[in-house]
Amino acid sequence: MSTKERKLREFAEREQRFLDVARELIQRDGLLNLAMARIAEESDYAVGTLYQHFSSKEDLLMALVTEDVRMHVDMFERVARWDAKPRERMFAIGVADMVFVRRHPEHFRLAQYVLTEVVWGAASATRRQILLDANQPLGAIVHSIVRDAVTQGDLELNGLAPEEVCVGLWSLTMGMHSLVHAEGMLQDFNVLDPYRLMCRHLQTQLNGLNWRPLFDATDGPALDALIERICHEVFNDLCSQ
Amino acid sequence: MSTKERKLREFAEREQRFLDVARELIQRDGLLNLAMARIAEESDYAVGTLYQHFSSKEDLLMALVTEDVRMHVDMFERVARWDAKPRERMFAIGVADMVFVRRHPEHFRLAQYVLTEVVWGAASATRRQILLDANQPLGAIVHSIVRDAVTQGDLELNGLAPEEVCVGLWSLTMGMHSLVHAEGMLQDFNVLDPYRLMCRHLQTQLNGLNWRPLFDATDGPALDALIERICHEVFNDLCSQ
DNA sequence: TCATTTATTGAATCAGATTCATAATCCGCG
DNA sequence: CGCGGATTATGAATCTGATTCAATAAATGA
Repeated sequence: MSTKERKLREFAEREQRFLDVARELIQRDGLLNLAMARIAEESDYAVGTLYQHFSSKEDLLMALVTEDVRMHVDMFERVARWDAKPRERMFAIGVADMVFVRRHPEHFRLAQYVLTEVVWGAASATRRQILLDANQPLGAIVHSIVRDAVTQGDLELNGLAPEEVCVGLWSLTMGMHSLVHAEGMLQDFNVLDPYRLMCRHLQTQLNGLNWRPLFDATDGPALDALIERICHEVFNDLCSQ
Repeated sequence: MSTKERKLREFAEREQRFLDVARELIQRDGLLNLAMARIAEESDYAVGTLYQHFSSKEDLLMALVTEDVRMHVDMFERVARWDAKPRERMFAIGVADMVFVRRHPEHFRLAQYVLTEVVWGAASATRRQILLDANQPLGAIVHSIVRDAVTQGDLELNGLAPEEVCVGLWSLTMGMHSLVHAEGMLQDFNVLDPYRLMCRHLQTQLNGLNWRPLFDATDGPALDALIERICHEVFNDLCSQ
Protein backbone atom coordinates (compact mmCIF):
# COMPACT_ATOMS: atom_id res chain seq x y z
CA MET A 1 0.00 0.00 0.00
CA SER A 2 2.33 2.69 -1.18
CA THR A 3 -0.59 5.08 -1.43
CA LYS A 4 -1.49 4.59 2.20
CA GLU A 5 2.07 5.22 3.20
CA ARG A 6 2.16 8.39 1.20
CA LYS A 7 -1.00 9.57 2.89
CA LEU A 8 0.55 8.93 6.23
CA ARG A 9 3.72 10.74 5.32
CA GLU A 10 1.81 13.72 4.00
CA PHE A 11 -0.22 13.82 7.16
CA ALA A 12 2.93 13.82 9.24
CA GLU A 13 4.46 16.53 7.08
CA ARG A 14 1.42 18.70 7.52
CA GLU A 15 1.49 18.21 11.24
CA GLN A 16 5.11 19.26 11.23
CA ARG A 17 4.22 22.34 9.27
CA PHE A 18 1.58 23.29 11.83
CA LEU A 19 4.07 22.85 14.61
CA ASP A 20 6.72 24.87 12.84
CA VAL A 21 4.31 27.68 12.13
CA ALA A 22 3.06 27.64 15.71
CA ARG A 23 6.60 27.89 16.99
CA GLU A 24 7.29 30.77 14.68
CA LEU A 25 4.17 32.61 15.82
CA ILE A 26 5.00 32.06 19.47
CA GLN A 27 8.46 33.37 18.81
CA ARG A 28 7.10 36.39 17.01
CA ASP A 29 3.96 37.35 18.94
CA GLY A 30 4.33 35.49 22.21
CA LEU A 31 2.40 32.59 23.63
CA LEU A 32 -0.18 35.03 24.92
CA ASN A 33 -1.26 35.96 21.40
CA LEU A 34 -1.15 32.55 19.83
CA ALA A 35 -4.47 31.87 18.09
CA MET A 36 -5.52 28.68 16.37
CA ALA A 37 -7.03 30.60 13.48
CA ARG A 38 -3.73 32.34 12.91
CA ILE A 39 -1.80 29.11 12.87
CA ALA A 40 -4.18 27.67 10.30
CA GLU A 41 -4.04 30.78 8.18
CA GLU A 42 -0.25 31.01 8.16
CA SER A 43 -0.05 27.34 7.29
CA ASP A 44 -2.50 27.76 4.39
CA TYR A 45 -4.98 25.31 5.80
CA ALA A 46 -8.43 25.65 7.27
CA VAL A 47 -9.03 25.71 10.98
CA GLY A 48 -10.86 22.42 10.78
CA THR A 49 -7.83 20.78 9.27
CA LEU A 50 -5.71 21.97 12.15
CA TYR A 51 -8.17 20.32 14.49
CA GLN A 52 -7.72 17.09 12.57
CA HIS A 53 -4.27 16.98 14.11
CA PHE A 54 -4.73 18.52 17.51
CA SER A 55 -7.79 18.10 19.62
CA SER A 56 -7.28 21.50 21.20
CA LYS A 57 -4.88 24.37 21.44
CA GLU A 58 -3.42 22.83 24.56
CA ASP A 59 -2.89 19.63 22.66
CA LEU A 60 -0.84 21.47 20.12
CA LEU A 61 1.27 23.16 22.78
CA MET A 62 1.92 19.81 24.36
CA ALA A 63 3.04 18.46 20.99
CA LEU A 64 5.51 21.32 20.74
CA VAL A 65 6.94 20.50 24.13
CA THR A 66 7.19 16.87 23.17
CA GLU A 67 9.24 17.78 20.12
CA ASP A 68 11.67 19.68 22.29
CA VAL A 69 11.87 16.89 24.78
CA ARG A 70 12.99 14.56 22.00
CA MET A 71 15.96 16.79 21.29
CA HIS A 72 16.66 16.99 24.97
CA VAL A 73 16.68 13.22 25.13
CA ASP A 74 19.07 13.12 22.22
CA MET A 75 21.50 15.24 24.21
CA PHE A 76 21.16 13.08 27.29
CA GLU A 77 21.84 10.03 25.17
CA ARG A 78 25.09 11.51 24.01
CA VAL A 79 26.03 11.95 27.63
CA ALA A 80 25.08 8.35 28.34
CA ARG A 81 27.37 7.20 25.55
CA TRP A 82 30.19 9.52 26.59
CA ASP A 83 33.20 7.64 27.84
CA ALA A 84 33.84 9.35 31.16
CA LYS A 85 33.49 8.81 34.87
CA PRO A 86 29.94 8.72 36.22
CA ARG A 87 30.50 11.94 38.09
CA GLU A 88 31.60 13.67 34.91
CA ARG A 89 28.64 12.27 33.07
CA MET A 90 26.29 13.43 35.76
CA PHE A 91 27.73 16.89 35.58
CA ALA A 92 27.44 16.74 31.80
CA ILE A 93 23.71 16.28 32.26
CA GLY A 94 23.64 19.73 33.79
CA VAL A 95 25.72 21.08 30.95
CA ALA A 96 23.29 19.45 28.54
CA ASP A 97 20.49 21.42 30.15
CA MET A 98 22.49 24.59 29.84
CA VAL A 99 23.27 24.03 26.18
CA PHE A 100 19.70 23.00 25.55
CA VAL A 101 18.19 26.21 26.88
CA ARG A 102 20.63 28.24 24.84
CA ARG A 103 19.37 26.56 21.70
CA HIS A 104 15.72 26.45 22.73
CA PRO A 105 15.21 29.53 24.84
CA GLU A 106 11.45 29.17 24.64
CA HIS A 107 11.28 25.57 25.71
CA PHE A 108 11.11 25.89 29.45
CA ARG A 109 8.75 28.78 29.32
CA LEU A 110 6.44 26.68 27.23
CA ALA A 111 7.01 23.52 29.23
CA GLN A 112 6.25 25.36 32.43
CA TYR A 113 2.96 26.49 30.96
CA VAL A 114 2.07 23.08 29.63
CA LEU A 115 2.78 21.35 32.94
CA THR A 116 0.32 23.66 34.56
CA GLU A 117 -2.90 22.10 35.85
CA VAL A 118 -4.96 24.17 33.46
CA VAL A 119 -3.14 23.23 30.29
CA TRP A 120 -2.35 19.68 31.31
CA GLY A 121 -5.99 19.07 32.06
CA ALA A 122 -7.14 20.57 28.77
CA ALA A 123 -4.94 18.42 26.55
CA SER A 124 -5.98 14.97 25.41
CA ALA A 125 -5.00 11.97 27.48
CA THR A 126 -3.22 10.52 24.48
CA ARG A 127 -1.04 13.55 24.02
CA ARG A 128 -0.23 13.61 27.71
CA GLN A 129 0.88 10.04 27.59
CA ILE A 130 3.05 10.71 24.56
CA LEU A 131 4.75 13.52 26.44
CA LEU A 132 5.31 11.37 29.48
CA ASP A 133 6.72 8.61 27.32
CA ALA A 134 9.03 11.03 25.57
CA ASN A 135 10.25 12.25 28.93
CA GLN A 136 10.84 8.85 30.33
CA PRO A 137 14.35 8.36 28.89
CA LEU A 138 15.55 11.54 30.57
CA GLY A 139 14.97 10.03 33.98
CA ALA A 140 16.18 6.63 32.90
CA ILE A 141 19.52 7.99 31.73
CA VAL A 142 20.17 9.91 34.91
CA HIS A 143 19.13 6.88 36.87
CA SER A 144 21.62 4.70 35.05
CA ILE A 145 24.42 7.15 35.72
CA VAL A 146 23.67 7.01 39.42
CA ARG A 147 23.70 3.23 39.32
CA ASP A 148 27.01 3.21 37.49
CA ALA A 149 28.51 5.42 40.14
CA VAL A 150 27.36 3.08 42.87
CA THR A 151 28.62 0.04 40.98
CA GLN A 152 32.00 1.61 40.46
CA GLY A 153 32.24 2.54 44.12
CA ASP A 154 32.21 6.30 43.53
CA LEU A 155 29.01 6.89 45.48
CA GLU A 156 27.31 5.43 48.53
CA LEU A 157 23.57 5.75 48.67
CA ASN A 158 23.28 5.58 52.45
CA GLY A 159 19.69 4.53 52.42
CA LEU A 160 18.69 6.78 49.56
CA ALA A 161 17.07 5.13 46.56
CA PRO A 162 18.89 5.89 43.30
CA GLU A 163 15.73 7.61 42.12
CA GLU A 164 15.90 9.88 45.11
CA VAL A 165 19.36 11.00 44.16
CA CYS A 166 18.04 11.75 40.69
CA VAL A 167 15.18 13.77 42.07
CA GLY A 168 17.54 15.84 44.16
CA LEU A 169 19.64 16.81 41.20
CA TRP A 170 16.64 17.24 39.00
CA SER A 171 15.11 19.63 41.53
CA LEU A 172 18.14 21.81 41.32
CA THR A 173 18.09 22.09 37.54
CA MET A 174 14.33 22.30 37.23
CA GLY A 175 14.27 24.95 39.93
CA MET A 176 16.82 27.05 38.13
CA HIS A 177 14.80 26.84 34.95
CA SER A 178 11.72 27.94 36.85
CA LEU A 179 13.49 30.85 38.47
CA VAL A 180 15.03 32.02 35.23
CA HIS A 181 11.67 31.96 33.50
CA ALA A 182 9.62 33.42 36.32
CA GLU A 183 9.56 37.02 35.24
CA GLY A 184 10.97 39.36 37.86
CA MET A 185 11.76 36.67 40.41
CA LEU A 186 15.52 36.75 39.98
CA GLN A 187 15.56 40.49 39.55
CA ASP A 188 16.89 41.35 43.00
CA PHE A 189 19.50 38.66 42.89
CA ASN A 190 21.48 40.03 40.00
CA VAL A 191 22.81 36.76 38.76
CA LEU A 192 24.81 37.22 35.60
CA ASP A 193 24.80 33.73 34.20
CA PRO A 194 22.26 31.60 36.03
CA TYR A 195 23.18 28.43 34.21
CA ARG A 196 26.83 28.68 35.05
CA LEU A 197 25.70 29.16 38.63
CA MET A 198 23.53 26.10 38.29
CA CYS A 199 26.58 24.13 37.18
CA ARG A 200 28.51 25.29 40.17
CA HIS A 201 25.73 24.34 42.56
CA LEU A 202 25.45 21.03 40.84
CA GLN A 203 29.08 20.33 41.65
CA THR A 204 28.48 21.49 45.19
CA GLN A 205 25.59 19.13 45.57
CA LEU A 206 27.53 16.22 44.10
CA ASN A 207 30.27 16.96 46.60
CA GLY A 208 27.66 17.03 49.34
CA LEU A 209 26.63 13.55 48.28
CA ASN A 210 30.32 12.63 48.49
CA TRP A 211 30.25 11.48 44.89
CA ARG A 212 33.86 10.83 43.94
CA PRO A 213 36.04 12.19 42.57
CA LEU A 214 35.19 15.38 44.43
CA PHE A 215 35.47 18.60 42.48
CA ASP A 216 36.61 21.92 43.84
CA ALA A 217 33.52 23.99 43.05
CA THR A 218 35.45 26.98 44.32
CA ASP A 219 37.79 26.88 41.36
CA GLY A 220 36.02 28.96 38.73
CA PRO A 221 38.50 28.44 35.90
CA ALA A 222 38.47 24.67 36.45
CA LEU A 223 34.67 24.73 36.30
CA ASP A 224 34.69 26.69 33.08
CA ALA A 225 37.33 24.41 31.61
CA LEU A 226 35.26 21.36 32.41
CA ILE A 227 32.16 22.88 30.89
CA GLU A 228 34.17 23.79 27.84
CA ARG A 229 35.56 20.29 27.57
CA ILE A 230 32.13 18.73 27.77
CA CYS A 231 30.85 21.08 25.09
CA HIS A 232 33.67 19.97 22.86
CA GLU A 233 33.62 16.29 23.53
CA VAL A 234 29.90 15.74 23.78
CA PHE A 235 27.96 18.57 22.24
CA ASN A 236 30.45 19.78 19.73
CA ASP A 237 28.00 20.68 16.97
CA LEU A 238 25.52 22.25 19.35
CA CYS A 239 27.92 24.51 21.20
CA SER A 240 28.98 27.03 18.60
CA GLN A 241 28.52 30.55 19.90
CA MET B 1 -13.67 61.27 57.59
CA SER B 2 -15.17 58.27 59.30
CA THR B 3 -17.45 57.72 56.36
CA LYS B 4 -14.59 57.56 53.93
CA GLU B 5 -12.80 55.11 56.14
CA ARG B 6 -15.87 52.95 56.35
CA LYS B 7 -16.13 52.95 52.57
CA LEU B 8 -12.55 51.86 52.31
CA ARG B 9 -13.02 49.12 54.85
CA GLU B 10 -16.11 47.84 53.14
CA PHE B 11 -14.32 47.81 49.84
CA ALA B 12 -11.50 45.79 51.34
CA GLU B 13 -13.95 43.40 52.93
CA ARG B 14 -15.69 42.85 49.64
CA GLU B 15 -12.39 42.20 47.95
CA GLN B 16 -11.59 39.65 50.60
CA ARG B 17 -14.92 38.02 50.02
CA PHE B 18 -14.22 37.71 46.32
CA LEU B 19 -10.86 36.16 47.04
CA ASP B 20 -12.30 33.71 49.54
CA VAL B 21 -15.03 32.66 47.17
CA ALA B 22 -12.55 32.27 44.33
CA ARG B 23 -10.35 30.10 46.49
CA GLU B 24 -13.29 27.96 47.42
CA LEU B 25 -14.33 27.54 43.81
CA ILE B 26 -10.82 26.62 42.77
CA GLN B 27 -10.72 24.11 45.55
CA ARG B 28 -14.05 22.68 44.54
CA ASP B 29 -14.05 22.77 40.74
CA GLY B 30 -10.42 23.26 39.86
CA LEU B 31 -8.60 26.20 38.37
CA LEU B 32 -9.60 25.00 34.93
CA ASN B 33 -13.25 25.67 35.60
CA LEU B 34 -12.93 28.94 37.42
CA ALA B 35 -15.23 31.52 35.82
CA MET B 36 -15.53 35.16 36.73
CA ALA B 37 -19.32 35.04 36.44
CA ARG B 38 -19.40 32.21 38.94
CA ILE B 39 -17.27 34.07 41.42
CA ALA B 40 -19.53 37.09 41.20
CA GLU B 41 -22.65 35.00 41.55
CA GLU B 42 -21.42 33.06 44.57
CA SER B 43 -20.37 36.32 46.18
CA ASP B 44 -23.78 37.90 45.55
CA TYR B 45 -22.39 40.73 43.49
CA ALA B 46 -22.59 41.61 39.83
CA VAL B 47 -19.82 40.80 37.43
CA GLY B 48 -19.11 44.47 36.96
CA THR B 49 -18.50 44.88 40.66
CA LEU B 50 -15.96 42.10 40.57
CA TYR B 51 -14.17 43.98 37.83
CA GLN B 52 -14.08 47.01 40.06
CA HIS B 53 -11.54 45.10 42.11
CA PHE B 54 -9.64 43.06 39.57
CA SER B 55 -8.83 44.24 36.10
CA SER B 56 -8.94 40.70 34.80
CA LYS B 57 -9.20 37.11 35.82
CA GLU B 58 -5.44 36.87 35.83
CA ASP B 59 -5.32 39.86 38.12
CA LEU B 60 -7.51 38.06 40.59
CA LEU B 61 -5.36 34.95 40.47
CA MET B 62 -2.32 37.04 41.12
CA ALA B 63 -4.02 38.59 44.12
CA LEU B 64 -4.65 35.10 45.48
CA VAL B 65 -1.00 34.20 45.11
CA THR B 66 -0.03 37.42 46.82
CA GLU B 67 -2.19 36.55 49.81
CA ASP B 68 -0.44 33.22 50.14
CA VAL B 69 2.96 34.81 49.80
CA ARG B 70 2.18 37.02 52.77
CA MET B 71 1.64 33.97 54.94
CA HIS B 72 4.78 32.46 53.56
CA VAL B 73 6.66 35.60 54.54
CA ASP B 74 5.22 35.38 58.01
CA MET B 75 6.72 31.94 58.37
CA PHE B 76 10.09 33.06 57.10
CA GLU B 77 10.03 35.90 59.59
CA ARG B 78 9.59 33.48 62.42
CA VAL B 79 12.66 31.69 61.19
CA ALA B 80 14.55 34.96 61.06
CA ARG B 81 13.62 35.63 64.69
CA TRP B 82 14.42 32.10 65.79
CA ASP B 83 17.37 31.96 68.12
CA ALA B 84 19.53 29.33 66.45
CA LYS B 85 22.66 28.91 64.39
CA PRO B 86 22.52 30.26 60.84
CA ARG B 87 22.76 26.76 59.44
CA GLU B 88 19.79 25.67 61.50
CA ARG B 89 17.87 28.71 60.44
CA MET B 90 18.67 28.08 56.81
CA PHE B 91 17.45 24.55 57.13
CA ALA B 92 14.36 25.84 58.88
CA ILE B 93 13.59 27.83 55.72
CA GLY B 94 13.24 24.52 53.94
CA VAL B 95 11.05 23.21 56.72
CA ALA B 96 8.96 26.36 56.43
CA ASP B 97 8.36 25.54 52.79
CA MET B 98 7.38 22.05 53.71
CA VAL B 99 4.92 23.15 56.37
CA PHE B 100 3.61 25.85 54.09
CA VAL B 101 2.68 23.45 51.29
CA ARG B 102 0.96 21.18 53.76
CA ARG B 103 -1.26 24.03 54.82
CA HIS B 104 -1.70 25.51 51.36
CA PRO B 105 -1.60 22.59 49.00
CA GLU B 106 -2.95 24.67 46.14
CA HIS B 107 -0.48 27.48 46.46
CA PHE B 108 2.36 26.28 44.31
CA ARG B 109 0.07 24.94 41.65
CA LEU B 110 -1.51 28.36 41.43
CA ALA B 111 1.78 30.21 41.72
CA GLN B 112 3.27 28.13 38.96
CA TYR B 113 0.38 29.10 36.73
CA VAL B 114 0.54 32.75 37.64
CA LEU B 115 4.28 32.97 36.97
CA THR B 116 3.65 31.70 33.51
CA GLU B 117 4.27 34.13 30.66
CA VAL B 118 0.63 34.00 29.65
CA VAL B 119 -0.86 34.84 33.02
CA TRP B 120 1.88 37.18 34.11
CA GLY B 121 1.48 39.17 30.93
CA ALA B 122 -2.29 39.35 31.27
CA ALA B 123 -2.33 40.76 34.78
CA SER B 124 -2.04 44.46 35.48
CA ALA B 125 1.38 45.98 36.05
CA THR B 126 0.24 47.21 39.44
CA ARG B 127 -0.77 43.79 40.60
CA ARG B 128 2.50 42.34 39.36
CA GLN B 129 4.46 44.87 41.31
CA ILE B 130 2.45 44.13 44.44
CA LEU B 131 3.29 40.48 44.09
CA LEU B 132 6.95 41.20 43.57
CA ASP B 133 6.99 43.48 46.59
CA ALA B 134 5.28 40.84 48.69
CA ASN B 135 7.89 38.33 47.61
CA GLN B 136 10.82 40.54 48.31
CA PRO B 137 11.12 39.73 52.04
CA LEU B 138 11.46 36.04 51.26
CA GLY B 139 14.70 36.65 49.46
CA ALA B 140 15.83 39.26 51.95
CA ILE B 141 15.46 36.90 54.89
CA VAL B 142 17.38 34.11 53.24
CA HIS B 143 20.01 36.61 52.23
CA SER B 144 20.43 37.79 55.80
CA ILE B 145 20.85 34.25 57.05
CA VAL B 146 23.66 33.71 54.58
CA ARG B 147 25.31 36.92 55.70
CA ASP B 148 25.03 35.90 59.34
CA ALA B 149 26.70 32.62 58.57
CA VAL B 150 29.59 34.38 56.88
CA THR B 151 29.90 36.88 59.72
CA GLN B 152 29.97 34.14 62.30
CA GLY B 153 32.59 32.23 60.35
CA ASP B 154 30.37 29.24 59.58
CA LEU B 155 30.54 29.69 55.84
CA GLU B 156 33.08 30.85 53.28
CA LEU B 157 31.70 32.27 50.07
CA ASN B 158 34.75 31.49 47.92
CA GLY B 159 33.91 34.05 45.32
CA LEU B 160 30.19 33.40 45.37
CA ALA B 161 27.95 36.37 46.05
CA PRO B 162 25.60 35.79 49.00
CA GLU B 163 22.71 36.11 46.57
CA GLU B 164 24.16 33.31 44.53
CA VAL B 165 24.12 31.02 47.53
CA CYS B 166 20.48 31.94 48.04
CA VAL B 167 19.65 31.18 44.45
CA GLY B 168 21.25 27.76 44.70
CA LEU B 169 19.15 26.81 47.68
CA TRP B 170 16.09 28.42 46.26
CA SER B 171 16.49 26.41 43.05
CA LEU B 172 16.41 23.23 45.02
CA THR B 173 13.20 24.06 46.85
CA MET B 174 11.49 25.67 43.89
CA GLY B 175 12.45 22.73 41.72
CA MET B 176 10.94 20.29 44.14
CA HIS B 177 7.74 22.28 44.21
CA SER B 178 7.66 22.23 40.42
CA LEU B 179 8.28 18.51 40.23
CA VAL B 180 5.66 17.71 42.83
CA HIS B 181 3.08 19.77 41.01
CA ALA B 182 3.95 18.68 37.49
CA GLU B 183 1.39 15.97 37.02
CA GLY B 184 2.94 12.63 36.18
CA MET B 185 6.53 13.82 36.24
CA LEU B 186 7.51 12.16 39.49
CA GLN B 187 5.45 9.10 38.74
CA ASP B 188 8.32 6.81 37.78
CA PHE B 189 10.42 7.91 40.70
CA ASN B 190 8.19 6.62 43.43
CA VAL B 191 9.15 9.16 46.03
CA LEU B 192 7.08 8.71 49.14
CA ASP B 193 7.55 12.05 50.82
CA PRO B 194 9.09 14.52 48.40
CA TYR B 195 9.40 17.27 50.96
CA ARG B 196 11.28 15.17 53.42
CA LEU B 197 13.57 14.27 50.53
CA MET B 198 13.91 17.96 49.79
CA CYS B 199 15.00 18.52 53.38
CA ARG B 200 17.59 15.83 53.10
CA HIS B 201 18.97 17.26 49.87
CA LEU B 202 19.00 20.66 51.44
CA GLN B 203 21.28 19.35 54.16
CA THR B 204 23.40 17.68 51.52
CA GLN B 205 23.75 20.88 49.63
CA LEU B 206 24.59 22.86 52.77
CA ASN B 207 27.27 20.28 53.50
CA GLY B 208 28.52 20.68 49.95
CA LEU B 209 28.89 24.38 50.63
CA ASN B 210 30.82 23.42 53.76
CA TRP B 211 28.39 25.40 55.87
CA ARG B 212 29.21 24.55 59.48
CA PRO B 213 28.26 22.78 61.58
CA LEU B 214 28.00 19.96 59.07
CA PHE B 215 25.05 17.64 59.40
CA ASP B 216 25.04 13.94 58.72
CA ALA B 217 22.35 13.81 56.03
CA THR B 218 22.69 10.05 56.15
CA ASP B 219 21.18 9.89 59.60
CA GLY B 220 17.45 9.67 58.95
CA PRO B 221 16.28 9.76 62.53
CA ALA B 222 18.42 12.80 63.26
CA LEU B 223 16.93 14.53 60.25
CA ASP B 224 13.41 13.76 61.37
CA ALA B 225 14.21 14.87 64.89
CA LEU B 226 15.53 18.18 63.64
CA ILE B 227 12.48 18.74 61.47
CA GLU B 228 10.31 17.88 64.44
CA ARG B 229 12.20 20.27 66.67
CA ILE B 230 11.84 23.11 64.21
CA CYS B 231 8.14 22.45 63.90
CA HIS B 232 7.83 22.68 67.64
CA GLU B 233 10.05 25.63 68.28
CA VAL B 234 9.18 27.75 65.29
CA PHE B 235 5.92 26.66 63.72
CA ASN B 236 4.24 25.18 66.71
CA ASP B 237 0.72 26.31 65.92
CA LEU B 238 1.02 25.49 62.22
CA CYS B 239 2.37 21.99 62.57
CA SER B 240 -0.44 20.03 64.08
CA GLN B 241 -0.78 16.91 61.98
C1' DT C 1 -35.95 67.36 49.44
C1' DC C 2 -33.46 67.51 45.26
C1' DA C 3 -29.38 67.80 42.16
C1' DT C 4 -25.13 65.79 41.59
C1' DT C 5 -21.77 62.61 42.10
C1' DT C 6 -20.39 57.85 42.65
C1' DA C 7 -21.14 52.91 42.60
C1' DT C 8 -23.63 48.80 41.04
C1' DT C 9 -25.78 46.11 37.75
C1' DG C 10 -26.21 42.63 34.20
C1' DA C 11 -27.38 42.49 29.35
C1' DA C 12 -24.70 43.31 25.33
C1' DT C 13 -20.37 42.86 23.17
C1' DC C 14 -16.24 40.75 21.89
C1' DA C 15 -12.53 37.37 21.23
C1' DG C 16 -11.27 33.28 20.07
C1' DA C 17 -11.71 28.16 20.43
C1' DT C 18 -14.29 24.50 18.59
C1' DT C 19 -17.80 22.18 15.64
C1' DC C 20 -20.09 20.40 11.77
C1' DA C 21 -22.90 20.72 7.44
C1' DT C 22 -21.27 21.26 2.95
C1' DA C 23 -18.00 20.85 -0.75
C1' DA C 24 -14.06 18.86 -2.62
C1' DT C 25 -11.10 15.09 -3.35
C1' DC C 26 -9.82 10.40 -3.57
C1' DC C 27 -10.28 5.53 -4.64
C1' DG C 28 -11.61 1.18 -6.54
C1' DC C 29 -14.14 -0.61 -10.02
C1' DG C 30 -16.60 -1.47 -14.39
C1' DC D 1 -12.08 7.19 -18.35
C1' DG D 2 -16.20 8.01 -15.56
C1' DC D 3 -19.08 6.84 -11.70
C1' DG D 4 -20.57 6.20 -6.71
C1' DG D 5 -19.30 5.75 -2.15
C1' DA D 6 -15.88 6.91 1.29
C1' DT D 7 -12.77 10.00 3.09
C1' DT D 8 -10.95 14.60 3.97
C1' DA D 9 -10.90 19.72 3.90
C1' DT D 10 -13.29 23.86 4.51
C1' DG D 11 -14.71 27.95 6.96
C1' DA D 12 -19.08 29.98 8.43
C1' DA D 13 -21.76 29.20 12.42
C1' DT D 14 -21.77 28.12 17.19
C1' DC D 15 -20.42 28.30 21.80
C1' DT D 16 -17.97 29.78 25.91
C1' DG D 17 -16.66 32.86 28.89
C1' DA D 18 -14.19 37.28 29.68
C1' DT D 19 -14.93 42.07 29.54
C1' DT D 20 -17.47 46.49 28.83
C1' DC D 21 -20.64 50.11 29.45
C1' DA D 22 -25.25 52.35 29.23
C1' DA D 23 -28.82 52.34 32.43
C1' DT D 24 -30.08 52.36 37.21
C1' DA D 25 -29.56 52.88 42.02
C1' DA D 26 -27.41 54.71 46.10
C1' DA D 27 -24.97 58.16 48.52
C1' DT D 28 -23.75 62.83 49.34
C1' DG D 29 -24.32 67.39 50.64
C1' DA D 30 -26.54 71.91 49.97
